[in-house]
Amino acid sequence: MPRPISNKTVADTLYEISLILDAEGVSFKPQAYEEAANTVRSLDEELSDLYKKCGLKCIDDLPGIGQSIAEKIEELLKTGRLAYYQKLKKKYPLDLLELTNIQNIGAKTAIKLYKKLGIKTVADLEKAAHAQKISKLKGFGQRTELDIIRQIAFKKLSRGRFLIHSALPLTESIIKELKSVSGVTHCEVAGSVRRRQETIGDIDLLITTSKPELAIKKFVSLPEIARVLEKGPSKIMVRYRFGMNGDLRILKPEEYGSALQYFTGDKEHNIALRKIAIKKGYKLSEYGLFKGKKHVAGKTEEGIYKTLGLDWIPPEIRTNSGELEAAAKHQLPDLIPYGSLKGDLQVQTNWSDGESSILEMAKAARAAGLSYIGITDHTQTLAVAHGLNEDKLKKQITEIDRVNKKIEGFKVLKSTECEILTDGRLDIKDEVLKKLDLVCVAIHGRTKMSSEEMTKRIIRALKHPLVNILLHPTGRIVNYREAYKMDFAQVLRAAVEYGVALEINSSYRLDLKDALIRQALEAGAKFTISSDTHSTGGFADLQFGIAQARRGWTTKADVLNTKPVDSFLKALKGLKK
DNA sequence: GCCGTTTTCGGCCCGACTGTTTTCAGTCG
Repeated sequence: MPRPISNKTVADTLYEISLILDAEGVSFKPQAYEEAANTVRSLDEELSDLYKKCGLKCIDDLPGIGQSIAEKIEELLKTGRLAYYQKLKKKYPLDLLELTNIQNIGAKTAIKLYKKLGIKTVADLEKAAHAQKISKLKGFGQRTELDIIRQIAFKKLSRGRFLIHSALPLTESIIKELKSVSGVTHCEVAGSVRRRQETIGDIDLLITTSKPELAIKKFVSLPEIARVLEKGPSKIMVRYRFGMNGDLRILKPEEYGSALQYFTGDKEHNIALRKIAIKKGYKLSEYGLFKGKKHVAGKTEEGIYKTLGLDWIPPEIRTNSGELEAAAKHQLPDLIPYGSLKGDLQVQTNWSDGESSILEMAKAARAAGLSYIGITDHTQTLAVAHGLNEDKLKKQITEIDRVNKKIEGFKVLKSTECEILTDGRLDIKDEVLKKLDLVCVAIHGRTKMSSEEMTKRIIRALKHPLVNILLHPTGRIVNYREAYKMDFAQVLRAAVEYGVALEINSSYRLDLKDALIRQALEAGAKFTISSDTHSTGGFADLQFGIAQARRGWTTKADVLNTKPVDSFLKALKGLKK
């Protein structure tokens, strides 16, 4: 017996119908469906119970629900589906409920954005807004685009946690301001920002200063701060404009290290570390490491770990999952340093859904400190992204040759984000793929297959002799979408066997996630870290991919694009043997 | 599509506001 359809499902369905009808310019029906949805939403009794009790008549008797809608509800309750609704959804396969939940986005706007830009979800919307695609549409402007970005940020706030992508730049600008205040000797962020977690709850700032009143005055007057929630002599709590909360703690210099350690966490790591301290006859707290009453360490984090017989542990891997044991044995991995990437292997241009030309992206990459990029425009199956067919890809190859002659000390590699079809074949012919410097593959469509089908699909693509990198391997999107159902261990074995590197995607996907990176590492996989940028500003995101790699215990040697272009290509091709 | 009866079809809220336009469309309340 399937679970009975909930009132919420019925109400959502009716409401979505009203949105679609409204967008289609139908008169009066939308209000009727909306009214019916509201009635259902506010019912105390479950419709399925009501229906069992007295059938269609009781539903028809509800205010705002007449014969037609009552019959639709009956169909839903009986079969779990509604043909009328599904017909509409086929025409408009976008998440209208989610999209119209954003301020100033109504059904008409949502459907217009779907028709023009293929936007189906808030994630798509955000991506398009950041890529400045919306302001280019007729009837939309820059204000609207910025407002969309702001509104989406607010939505994320309501979920409680923000992406590191927005939290870190905010944190860094505040630290910069505070460091410029007279008397400040240290200023650093602790907590999940320092550990570079995917999502951030609040921003914990620590400072030491000889003039606390000046630092406090500066802090509470920062434009980023919306409201001061609490203000004492050593701790200030605020709400930032983007909705995140944060603390500023003013510390004594001799406690700075122990406070930094304590507030950085994570909790499991701290508990385990305190147990080690107890075992060795110490007591560890945010105020220092004590032997009896004697303060033996606490000015620096290094001093605390060292006194306990441990190497200093990078914040990203403080999770109590083997790092303390490794630190005791002096066997911590030498994590890939920030800023150590020489190339970016996923870059979209205006040949598909990116916003800038190949040359503009190359110049921006060079300015960001890189010496090569791979151009990975989408391929033909991804029509919404204006994917390239064989002819266009060949033309792009010629264009890249031209760009390479124009730009010195930099290399643009010919590549592709080639779509993996449902059965695992690629949607570009081998004869064209062969002309590329490297071939990246990815999945965008038909993501909801069974685990068996998906595993088979990906492995078939990995087996293709020309394939070098699997992009965003699991399809997950932070805070938004789970990974596809698949047998990751099998995919991993195939990647290693067929010599395909796995991408660590630096965008809001952060795909692979840390645990899978570590699993892949143990299986002998190699990685590339890429930005997946669609605009010239996107190369800054690479730091988040590095953070992700670090949380997965990855070293420089594990990440192929830490190498200069020639040895990168050699190493990548070398995986095939 | 619902409602309310004037029992079988006509009425259903609409103006403020905003961003984009240059006279309007869409959202919100």
